[in-house]
Amino acid sequence: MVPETVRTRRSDATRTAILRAAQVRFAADGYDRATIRAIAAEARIDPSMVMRYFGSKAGLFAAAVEVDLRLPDVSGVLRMELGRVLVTHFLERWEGDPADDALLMLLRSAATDDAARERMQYTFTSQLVPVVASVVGDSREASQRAGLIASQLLGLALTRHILRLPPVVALGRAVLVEQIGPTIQRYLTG
Amino acid sequence: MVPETVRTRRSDATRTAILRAAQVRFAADGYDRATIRAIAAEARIDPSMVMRYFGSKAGLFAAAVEVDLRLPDVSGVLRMELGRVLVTHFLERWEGDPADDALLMLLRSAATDDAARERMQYTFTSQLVPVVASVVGDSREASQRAGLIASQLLGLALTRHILRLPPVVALGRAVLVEQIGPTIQRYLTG
DNA sequence: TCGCGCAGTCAACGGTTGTTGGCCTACATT
DNA sequence: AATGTAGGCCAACAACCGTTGACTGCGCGA
Repeated sequence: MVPETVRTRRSDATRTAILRAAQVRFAADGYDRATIRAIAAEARIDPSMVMRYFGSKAGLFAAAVEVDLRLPDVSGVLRMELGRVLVTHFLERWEGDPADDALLMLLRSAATDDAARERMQYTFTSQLVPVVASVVGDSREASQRAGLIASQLLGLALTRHILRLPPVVALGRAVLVEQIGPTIQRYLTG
Repeated sequence: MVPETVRTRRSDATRTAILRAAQVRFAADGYDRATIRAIAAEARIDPSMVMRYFGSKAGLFAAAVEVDLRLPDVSGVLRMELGRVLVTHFLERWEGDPADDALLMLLRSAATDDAARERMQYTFTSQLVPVVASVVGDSREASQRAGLIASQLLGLALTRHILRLPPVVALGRAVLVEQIGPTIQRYLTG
């Protein structure tokens, strides 16, 4: 018989079902309020299955969080367009498939959970900083600029999708790109 | 005898002790993880006293959250200095007495708790929007500009004090004022 | 001096959580 | 057909949560 590593094991379906359910619940409720029972119910399996596959709630969270910002390749982008491109990119990410935006799930959880907070730091360092570094030369300067950029972009995610401040929610994407784009641009090349 | 409303009742000391302890625990742990038992322990009283004085955990939270941004009177401030003044003000608030920064306590809780989120909306509408409105004329425009300002200022609080992204933490106050001040300035008068 | 009310203590309740182990079923191999 | 094993379910555990109510002691007014 074909080795197991190649065959699609019967349990793989359940595994991905749990993972998908976990992403949905963690994103909607944050780490604390998303219970294993609720995740299992959403995946239509028994709570004990979660433990069998992922060991613990923390293990499940670690497996479910796979934040890939999918930052675009900026090498071909006009230097003066970078700010707008970045803002547009994040707005599209956040307003796409709700089960997809792992960043919001991480953000909600990181407010209280320490493991999520460290994961957030790692995502920032390993994904956003390099992109900024590819634009500015100096590495130390790049992380500083990336920090400022994160403060504005995460602040936008916070006020628009988590706190849902009415005026921020009401603003159209085009307006946001027009207003916040220049801010990012200045933090990047200023 | 002097009426009760004037006399300092013996229970007032306990009441304020609970309130202070609640602010500390809620700020450090957020609504969910801050347990009544932990708050009572910090105030060195029995958990049931919390219920006696504030009815429920939600009641305690509502009483403990008294967010006064203490926004400065901007009528005498030079128009072109407004951005820097606001950033300076918030940085000083957040880095003062840890038991004092109710905004961070609210921010941590609002990520998951719905009552805290609505309180955050109210704070924004009743305190930040009027200040912005006193600078720009139009009311609708004021709330939009206030939304943009909140996205940057709350994003700063988030990345610096909650997520604690290393580069953002490392930046000095003067640098932050110099970099973020102009952003606020443009959102305010742009 | 005698009650009466207030501040505070103590133990317990019911509910929910993460987690565990035993049991059953269905399928693949011999 | 017999059998071993992986996948799945059920019931229960211990811990912790918010919350309740009965009890104790103390100080003030009559």
